[in-house]
Amino acid sequence: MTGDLFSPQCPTRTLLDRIGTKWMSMAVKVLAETGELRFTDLRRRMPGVSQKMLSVTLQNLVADGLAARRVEDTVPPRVHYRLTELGESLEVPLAALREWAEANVAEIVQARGRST
Amino acid sequence: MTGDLFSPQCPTRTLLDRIGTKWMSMAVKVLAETGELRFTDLRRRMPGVSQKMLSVTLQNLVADGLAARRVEDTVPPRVHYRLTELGESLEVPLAALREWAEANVAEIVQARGRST
DNA sequence: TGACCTGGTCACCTTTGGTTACCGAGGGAG
DNA sequence: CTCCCTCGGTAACCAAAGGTGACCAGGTCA
Repeated sequence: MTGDLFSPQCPTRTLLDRIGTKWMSMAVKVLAETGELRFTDLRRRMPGVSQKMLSVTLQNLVADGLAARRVEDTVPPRVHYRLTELGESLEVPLAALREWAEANVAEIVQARGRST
Repeated sequence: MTGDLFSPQCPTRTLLDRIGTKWMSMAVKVLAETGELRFTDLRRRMPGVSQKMLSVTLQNLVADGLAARRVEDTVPPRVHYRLTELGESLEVPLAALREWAEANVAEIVQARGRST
């Protein structure tokens, strides 16, 4: 039922809201490109993200079943993240959106310039 | 240059942030489905949106060159919005993302349930 | 002893999203 | 003539999300 998409209660809508989150798509991209990564490495590859926002983002990914968390029981503990199959399947439409953005960003920046 | 995507200044990133905005994708969908719509009709088709958020969203769409605004000089004035070609091209990857969400929402809701 | 490392969390502040009230000019009901 | 309705939008205000810096545990290395 596509019509439900318009209901505020529609879970698809809440899902899209979460995917649209600032760091979500970036984390998915990085994980899709690199496979399994540790928290700190992940952070290094996502310039501008704070520890808190990265951990919140990762918690959301894990809660949604898009990523898996694995703790190595060393001291200090090392925490690894990787995409699940579901997460990898999300990367496909997400990549399409990124490609669209890269292809059209020039035109849009131009449009913004005109409107200011 | 894809590498730039990781720079906080990367315009593609700011573009994706804006596309990810709560009402943006919904407005694009509605406009893509219906063609030209007036402000109030648009609002009726987007349950939950407030006047302010709709007008902000539309201003952004217009500023980015994704939608066009046409004012009919009656009293009260009627304002029509429609997607530009650019906006219609965005609908393609956006629809793909929606389809992914609809296809996988059940699995994700389930995952959320497990983690609570 | 004490500085360091990792993956967080906590308290706090700032920016955004969202709600409600209101406007302005003409038309129609009374 | 008066009063309220229409329509698209703005202004003032409040709640929620995003973001920052400090701090923690607890074993290791000097």
